Amino acid sequence: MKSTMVTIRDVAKESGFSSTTVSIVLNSAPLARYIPASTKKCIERAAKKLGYRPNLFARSLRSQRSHTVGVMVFDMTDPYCTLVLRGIENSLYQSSYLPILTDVHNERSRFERYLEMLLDRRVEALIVLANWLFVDIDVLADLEKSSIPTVMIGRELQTDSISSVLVDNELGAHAALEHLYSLGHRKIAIIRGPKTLADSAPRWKGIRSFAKSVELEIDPRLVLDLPESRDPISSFEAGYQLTEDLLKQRRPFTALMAFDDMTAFGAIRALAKAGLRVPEHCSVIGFDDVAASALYTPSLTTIRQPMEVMGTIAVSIALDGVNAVLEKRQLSAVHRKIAPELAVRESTRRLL
Amino acid sequence: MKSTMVTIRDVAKESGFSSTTVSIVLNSAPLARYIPASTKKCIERAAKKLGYRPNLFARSLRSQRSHTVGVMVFDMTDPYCTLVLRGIENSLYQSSYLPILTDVHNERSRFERYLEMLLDRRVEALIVLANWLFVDIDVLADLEKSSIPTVMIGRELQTDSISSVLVDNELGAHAALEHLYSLGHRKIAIIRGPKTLADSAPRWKGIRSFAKSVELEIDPRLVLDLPESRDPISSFEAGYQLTEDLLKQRRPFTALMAFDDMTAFGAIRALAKAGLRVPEHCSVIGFDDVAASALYTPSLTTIRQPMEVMGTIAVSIALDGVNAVLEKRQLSAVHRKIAPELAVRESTRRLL
DNA sequence: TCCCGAAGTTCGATTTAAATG
DNA sequence: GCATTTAAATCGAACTTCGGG
Repeated sequence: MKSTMVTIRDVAKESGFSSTTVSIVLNSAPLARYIPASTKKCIERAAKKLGYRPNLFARSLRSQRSHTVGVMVFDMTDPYCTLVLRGIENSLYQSSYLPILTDVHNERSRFERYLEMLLDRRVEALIVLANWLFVDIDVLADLEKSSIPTVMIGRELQTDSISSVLVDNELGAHAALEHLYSLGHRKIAIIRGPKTLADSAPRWKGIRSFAKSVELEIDPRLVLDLPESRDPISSFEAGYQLTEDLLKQRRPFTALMAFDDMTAFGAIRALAKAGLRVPEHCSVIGFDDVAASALYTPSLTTIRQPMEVMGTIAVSIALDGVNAVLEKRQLSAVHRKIAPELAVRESTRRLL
Repeated sequence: MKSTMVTIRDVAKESGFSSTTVSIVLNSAPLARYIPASTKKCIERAAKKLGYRPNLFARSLRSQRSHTVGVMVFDMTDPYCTLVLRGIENSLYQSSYLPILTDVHNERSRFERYLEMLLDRRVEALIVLANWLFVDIDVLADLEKSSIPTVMIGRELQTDSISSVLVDNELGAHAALEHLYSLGHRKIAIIRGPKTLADSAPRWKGIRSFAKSVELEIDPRLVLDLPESRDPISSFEAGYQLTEDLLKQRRPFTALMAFDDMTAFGAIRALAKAGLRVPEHCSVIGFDDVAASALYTPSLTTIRQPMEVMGTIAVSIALDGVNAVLEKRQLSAVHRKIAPELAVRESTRRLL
């Protein structure tokens, strides 16, 4: 039945050497340089013949290493996650680490339980994708006491024990408004993010900073805020609703800047329902560049977050942290802010 | 430094009992019923005081259990994955299992390497999401020799050692065509799936079966095939391209049935470019109901795969398999075919 | 005999210390 | 001292066995 249970002792018996020697050879440990090539070859042949695979539980028990990284996502259904996860997965693969994926569903209890489970499994690092985050900050403080290298994507903590990878929201929003402005738009409606979402404030700052630089007046009656909601898809519905409200006001606008792509999709839907075509009657710009944006009709002009790259960077910071711990080096948190880029597509056009 | 290394012996010392007793009490093993409540309380208090957490490596080494399930996805960026993964994650969470997520990128070498890594970690079951699968079947035969409970989602193997969860493609395609027909459409263009994709044939069968039942004639010149491609997003571009070709033919059609939602998005784009509005000038129906379908303008009428449910079912089959192994019961593979449902939205309308 | 708890073994690999020639 | 090999201890929990009351 369990013919697949070849231990190091079996290899030892087969090769005629002790398990110590086998271990040294197969791991090419430092001592292996004293061992003659003939012995090595013999042991390797025996191992291959028996199909020996080391038991990782035993190895981990000794070494206290799991070669595993915990990945926590706050809401898996957020399309923002997909590419970030791809980036994480790919980088971990290069380093022979495996990810344990957990989805917090934006629930405090789940966060706590999962954190415990991951720590119990001795994950060597933790990557937290705080994409659509509506839990109290103090929950995140739990992360600090975890004492393993931790990287947050999409959110920065005050503490200097947790690294972060962020998109430069201010820069992105600045570029988005600049794009609309350069196309001749002056009456621009803006749908801002929920106040409690960390991204909202810097994006608004970027908007005001650009507006100021060209003395563009932002009509406060054309500025609306998304409500809070735990569901990332909800910004679609809210975008739809707010745009309808906007249209009811009958204050003219020729372009709309949405908080994110979901919101933009909602806005386009509302405009279409009112008989307004995008971009002919109104230009619309989003933020994020989720996969659907390129597939939309019209395809969505947006600010692209380099999500896959962000995942890659997070892994690299995390594994640096792991190495630092192994070498007992002190390593302080790293904070990277990544520049987004404007992706011009069909949903925006020059004002005629 | 490593104050977080409380062993069962520490608890034994603190409580004044032996590690045996501590183990029995904390695991409420059968023998625990002989142990007086006072002893239990004392031990539990000591454990809590020291913040004892059992070392899972040691436990796994003894029990040969990992409480881990391997999840292999063939292409993570396929929007089809998201909800299935959510379903898997959620069910595993209920059972205190943790998923290790691997993304094969449709590459044979990755598949093999990941399979090895997962088996090395003694995952107790394997769930394979064969969503957009273009590797040789014989690669999948590797799964059989793995000898752990395995469930495939989206593809059925001839073997009876691997369970499967499938959507009823034939039923779905049947319902899709029926929907268009009932709206009065008779000239219906059809974009079929790539020939090597397992879903393609049954969907086509469902189409013909409905057509036959109402004596609807399918014009072969309005039937096109998606090309093969490893990239799931490519069906968007192919859908676009094929629809353009279709329009160039100048053979009239009033409705289009796409292989999947991505293809439908591509088709809508092509129609829009030709000045044809959906659904006013042409109805379009997709298949899958990926998240973006509800957000599209117009929202897409499609055949909904109950993806989250499919993930849940896969987990339940997998864990049944795990229990069977534990109890040394023999358990043969389970094959579930799930009925999809028609989701009527804005992209189809009655022919006037 | 029944209840309770301790001592010792096991899981499989790594590592230290030590033994050969 | 050097090259080569190995016995024995270790990691932490769980289970088997056994002895005392």
